[in-house]
Amino acid sequence: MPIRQNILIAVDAVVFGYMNANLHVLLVKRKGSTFHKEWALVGGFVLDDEPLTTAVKRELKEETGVQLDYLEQLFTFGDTVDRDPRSRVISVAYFGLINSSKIVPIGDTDAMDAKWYPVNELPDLAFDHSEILNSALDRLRAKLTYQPIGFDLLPNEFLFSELEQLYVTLLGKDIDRRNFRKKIMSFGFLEETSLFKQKKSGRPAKLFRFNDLKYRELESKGIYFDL
Amino acid sequence: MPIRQNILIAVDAVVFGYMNANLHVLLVKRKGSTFHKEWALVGGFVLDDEPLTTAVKRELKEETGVQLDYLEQLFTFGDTVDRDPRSRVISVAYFGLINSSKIVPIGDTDAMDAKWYPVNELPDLAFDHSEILNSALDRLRAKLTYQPIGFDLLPNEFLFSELEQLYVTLLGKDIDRRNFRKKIMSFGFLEETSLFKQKKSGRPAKLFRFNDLKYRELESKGIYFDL
DNA sequence: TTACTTTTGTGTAAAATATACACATAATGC
DNA sequence: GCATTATGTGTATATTTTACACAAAAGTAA
Repeated sequence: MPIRQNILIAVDAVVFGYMNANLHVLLVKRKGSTFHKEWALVGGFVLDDEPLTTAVKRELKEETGVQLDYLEQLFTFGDTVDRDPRSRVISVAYFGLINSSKIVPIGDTDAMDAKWYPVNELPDLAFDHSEILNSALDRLRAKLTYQPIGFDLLPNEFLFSELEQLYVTLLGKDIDRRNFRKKIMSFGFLEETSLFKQKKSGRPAKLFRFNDLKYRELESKGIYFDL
Repeated sequence: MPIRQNILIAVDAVVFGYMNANLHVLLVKRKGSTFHKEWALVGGFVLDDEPLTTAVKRELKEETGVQLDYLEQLFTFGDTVDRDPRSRVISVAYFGLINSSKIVPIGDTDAMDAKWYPVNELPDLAFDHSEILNSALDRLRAKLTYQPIGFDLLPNEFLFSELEQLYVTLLGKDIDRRNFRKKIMSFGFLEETSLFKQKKSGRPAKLFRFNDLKYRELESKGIYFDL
């Protein structure tokens, strides 16, 4: 029984970056005929012989040149039969993070129609991309409390105050500096470097590093991150 | 730019039922040419104009007659380009639960090639269905502790000892009866009925009911289930 | 060089939550 | 009525979470 289907399969990525103490999303300006010149998530159609994650990375490279530090599958959108006006498209959405020190700010120029948008100043998006983006935001916020995923948004070495600020910004609730530090340090996957960093004024602060190996070791022992 | 793709899209469902104090999965014996007569998850190809969840429910009805009490999207499998020997197939996997009182035990007969298998006595499965099943098991176990999903596996009215047994079986760790009861009751979504149920011997026990409305009310107030 | 501002770094007491634990009650079967 | 089986319940202890304030190290401006 040979099957004929008239459904296309695409991938879309919600890529988050953290800069200027604010969460940003990577968007591209569409060039195709549908939703021409509207902002959209990075994505495109999957090639016949291409694994899904490869497709995501390829589109990301082609459209923006960005390389991810974290990537996970989010959800497959396709219940709304006409999300794409051309024909039925099912989109496997991914959710990615990029290390703050790797972010090269890109703007909306003729050459490169890609831009980092602060999540609180988003433009209207093509297709059902707003819905996808919101799912990704929910997922990010939820994961922050039970997976040490926030470190993928920071540079390799960071201040405790930066980590704290990130949590405050993304979760929108206050943090007690002493309790937060105690809690985070108690897990044992943060290591103190011998480096210091100074702001314009104030006491210089130690830089810390997230030790991924150590984290996985703890995880395998059944010790789980939980804020 | 018209796109040509040679990828098929299917849905597969891992359906769990709880009977004889054991977790079971619904499997069907394949009739098609590939993996003929092997056991597989319920599933099939998505119709062009059909939402994904509709496809799952349709296949489930067609192949087994079973109706679900809980359904959620699990994961989309498609990175392994040749999971299906015929052509590339991307499968959106779902994870479903069925209320214990609705389970009609079905066996492997000529008429109905479907069967409830205890999860600890599973046969080899077609395609990559073992992998899918394991993901679903992981998800079920994880969710049990932060969503009151276990109630969807029990009959509408159940004994506390049955709920306790379910958690013991699925999570594989001991429970202190007194503390467990205190904890569960403290959430306030379980209601005591005036009904009793007796086993062969021993003191008769009260039947309880899960109040879904109450649960959602609590959830909306920011009170979350957590064991 | 002094005093003012900014940011980091740290401990302890009180409150809330989780854990450990044992015996009386209500039924059945012999 | 006695043995067996399963339900139902409270309290004390340990652990975890929360609340909270002041000294240290730098820069800046008078």
